Amino acid sequence: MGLLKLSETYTENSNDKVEQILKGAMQEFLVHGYAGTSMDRVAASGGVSKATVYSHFQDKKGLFKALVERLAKERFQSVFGTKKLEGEPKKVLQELAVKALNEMFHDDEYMAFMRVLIGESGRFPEIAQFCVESLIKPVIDTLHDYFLSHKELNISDPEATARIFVGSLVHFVMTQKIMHGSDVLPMESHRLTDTLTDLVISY
Amino acid sequence: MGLLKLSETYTENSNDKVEQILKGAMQEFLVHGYAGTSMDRVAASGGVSKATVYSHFQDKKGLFKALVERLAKERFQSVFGTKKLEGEPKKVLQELAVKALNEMFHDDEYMAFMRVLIGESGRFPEIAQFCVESLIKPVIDTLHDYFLSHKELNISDPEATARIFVGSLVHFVMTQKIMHGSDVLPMESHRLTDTLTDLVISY
DNA sequence: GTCTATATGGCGATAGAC
DNA sequence: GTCTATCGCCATATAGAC
Repeated sequence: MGLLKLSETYTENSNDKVEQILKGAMQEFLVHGYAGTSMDRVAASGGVSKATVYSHFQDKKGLFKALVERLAKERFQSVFGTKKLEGEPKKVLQELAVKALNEMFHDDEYMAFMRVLIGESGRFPEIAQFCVESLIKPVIDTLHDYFLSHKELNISDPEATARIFVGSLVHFVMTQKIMHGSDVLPMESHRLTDTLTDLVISY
Repeated sequence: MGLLKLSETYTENSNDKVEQILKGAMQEFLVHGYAGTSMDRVAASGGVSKATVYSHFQDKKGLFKALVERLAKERFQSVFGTKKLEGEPKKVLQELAVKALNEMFHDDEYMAFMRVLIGESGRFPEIAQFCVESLIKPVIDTLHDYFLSHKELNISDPEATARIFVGSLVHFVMTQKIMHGSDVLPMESHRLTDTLTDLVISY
């Protein structure tokens, strides 16, 4: 137990530095993108030296991959919510859509994350694929399951319908906020969520 | 007329260089992104010297903006098609969806363009907004008009429905190809286009 | 483990010949 | 108008002291 505690203290200190580095890396990579970020600024932003960064991560690519995987697993898992859906369809779908839009709209880091992820998806295909699997797939699956358990909705292709639901919401955030289109292509969120819900439940 | 022709020949040669530069810039920027692209490689890829690039464009930002605006106006205008829609709804919507998906799926440059555009949308907000206006808005408007002229579809909010239609298609390309999700989240295109069409015309 | 200092190369942008 | 050559700076990554 004493030995274990010693070992814990050991890795705790080391993990503190790792946390600082990842925190600094997040600030820099999310704002400036992969190529636009320098390891000098990552180190400075994390309050450590550059050599310390390289002692914990193999190189710039390794740090970037570690950061994105961590963000996908821990930080942005909850944007849509992934718990099993239950209740009356109109209410459930409406609330899901409204909540998802609100979460995305008010989370600047989430939008910055999407920008970087998509922007780098050509050079880091494995990371992009991992994020589809860990961020988008669970949401599609959750909605798919819900549609399957509500046959009264008369949905011919529950999985495709789930994609339409999620895709419409994500693309709305894309045009309005990420691409700064709210002035040039304005629309109130409730019109999208209302129409989307009506489309799906109009049996 | 002789003078005019002389002047034309003059600007023709100059425009040839500009075309070469823009062609090189497209290859580099679309593959490596803004920060990942060097002016040396742009010049080399265009077959001109770096000084020639700077004689025609103010700086790297200016070249990038000019390139993206040009691509938005001339190269990627036609992906969805923007001519007035006419005909029986089921057929029109089905064909529109299938054609749009095919165009996007088979145009690697279009996908690279989307990656760069979204990736740089935080640092070049005006460019992103311009592309929403010149690329997405016309498609939404065209579909909006079509829904307005087909009251028998009983669409409560034609504009929101147009967004759902377009957003679902774009997001599908996003997950399947841009984010390399086709292996981890597979789905045949016709399931999306069929379901999307059915959702909209199920009056 | 963490630091300072540095090696090495590529970057954006320009000067000056032609 | 276009080129070659170059300036000054900042990038990634590492060596060596503590």
